[in-house]
Amino acid sequence: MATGRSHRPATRSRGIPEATVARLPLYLRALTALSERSVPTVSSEELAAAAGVNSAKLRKDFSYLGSYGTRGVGYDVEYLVYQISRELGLTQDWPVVIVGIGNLGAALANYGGFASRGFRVAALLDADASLAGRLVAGLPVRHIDELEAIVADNQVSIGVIATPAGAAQEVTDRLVNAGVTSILNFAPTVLSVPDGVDVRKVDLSIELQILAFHEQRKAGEGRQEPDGDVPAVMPA
Amino acid sequence: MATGRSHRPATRSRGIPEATVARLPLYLRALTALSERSVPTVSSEELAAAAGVNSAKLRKDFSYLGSYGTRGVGYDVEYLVYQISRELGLTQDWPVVIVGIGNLGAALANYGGFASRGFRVAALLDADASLAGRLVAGLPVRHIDELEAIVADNQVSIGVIATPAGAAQEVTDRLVNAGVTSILNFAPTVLSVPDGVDVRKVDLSIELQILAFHEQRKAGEGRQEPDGDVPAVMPA
DNA sequence: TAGATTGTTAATCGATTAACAATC
DNA sequence: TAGATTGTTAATCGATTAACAATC
Repeated sequence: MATGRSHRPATRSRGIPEATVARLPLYLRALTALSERSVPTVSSEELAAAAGVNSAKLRKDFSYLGSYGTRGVGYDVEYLVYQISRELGLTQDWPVVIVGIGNLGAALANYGGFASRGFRVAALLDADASLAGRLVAGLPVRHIDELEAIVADNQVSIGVIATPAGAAQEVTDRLVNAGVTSILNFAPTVLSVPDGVDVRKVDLSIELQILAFHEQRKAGEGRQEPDGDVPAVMPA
Repeated sequence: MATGRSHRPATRSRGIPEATVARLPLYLRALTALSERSVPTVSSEELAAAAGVNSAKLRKDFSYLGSYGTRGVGYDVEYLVYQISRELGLTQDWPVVIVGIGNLGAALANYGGFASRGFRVAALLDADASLAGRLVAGLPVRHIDELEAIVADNQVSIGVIATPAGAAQEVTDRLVNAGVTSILNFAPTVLSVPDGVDVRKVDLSIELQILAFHEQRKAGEGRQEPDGDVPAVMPA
């Protein structure tokens, strides 16, 4: 993962496991690449390799969506692209607002994966009034005071938070009050939201720390465990 | 989590589960905040609330590290900060290189969580020669041709890839050849790496797609399931 | 038909959680 | 001692995977 979430129960009504949902975008990306190369069909083995997963897992994942393959043949690429897109809700338009237009917000605004695949950046918002009007990724930055009106006018249900940590909770509260029910949080804070609001968190330093853990273990391979050490700080 | 990974077995030598490792940075962040407020001790209940997890899970997680709490009292904040930092390998210095200094690379370079917590940006690299020498976050951008020398001279073991998708695999190969054994990948591609190299992936559009899935389910709550529909595209 | 590949079963494994004995 | 809270057990739940019958 990337990392934190706060959801309803792990499986939903028709019962697609959360772990499967998280992999559907991977499959979709691999399928889109095949589609662009005009590959008509693909086997679970090939597609799994392209997506970087085990083929049994892929077939199990697809079995939650329905029986979209043909035994002895494989999967029709275009058909599967459509089915997965529909399952993920990407056949409809999702207006999003990005709050906090620093380097990260600008990177997100420019990110190609946003504009394609059903997501439309409805507005870029920042608390810095001197940024207002500046064009980022072809869109004018607007002042945070316009948040409520923009969310209402564009029926925005997804907000992306790229503000400093200190501003994230207040921005969240305003987004939620204005009607946003899904939040992608890049600020390094735990957000509190009411029931029914989904938060996903992307945390750069957490990913790095997880790598450091494994890196340390590699370096220590076969060496003496440094764990019996007298701690540098003792409990009170 | 963010999302993809490619690891050795889920638990390691002394057997800390991967899910626990992924939460240690969350605990560390909450503890650091308490430390800054000079809070001396904290109970599992309080700390769990601050980190956004279940307190039983937190106690179980800590039990893998050792018995660092005091029954009836709680955990000594400073002591626990030290133990978790040590477990994560943050008591040593980790030089990292960031490759691809667009908006995202610049955001990463400026990210406070990098500089603190044991990580040190050894260099910023970009393929665009016209960027060379420009200061980003106080560091000069250097040309990608210097990659091998920089990795060797600084004993860099962690690389961060913020290039376009098309460049990511080649950059990965060069990093790995130069000696890097952990990669944090922001490019939307599956990277192939030899055994012994860890890759973690952060994928903005995947996170958004997962949100869209849940958002769609919310919108459809109590409505007719649209699944029996005649598909718009039929299999070949 | 023979070969290929799906969809599903069942075993296994890892993660979560409530509950509570241990103990400060 | 009485109250509080940890550390651990055991039950449960969800995810992964190999294997193979079904079937194109």
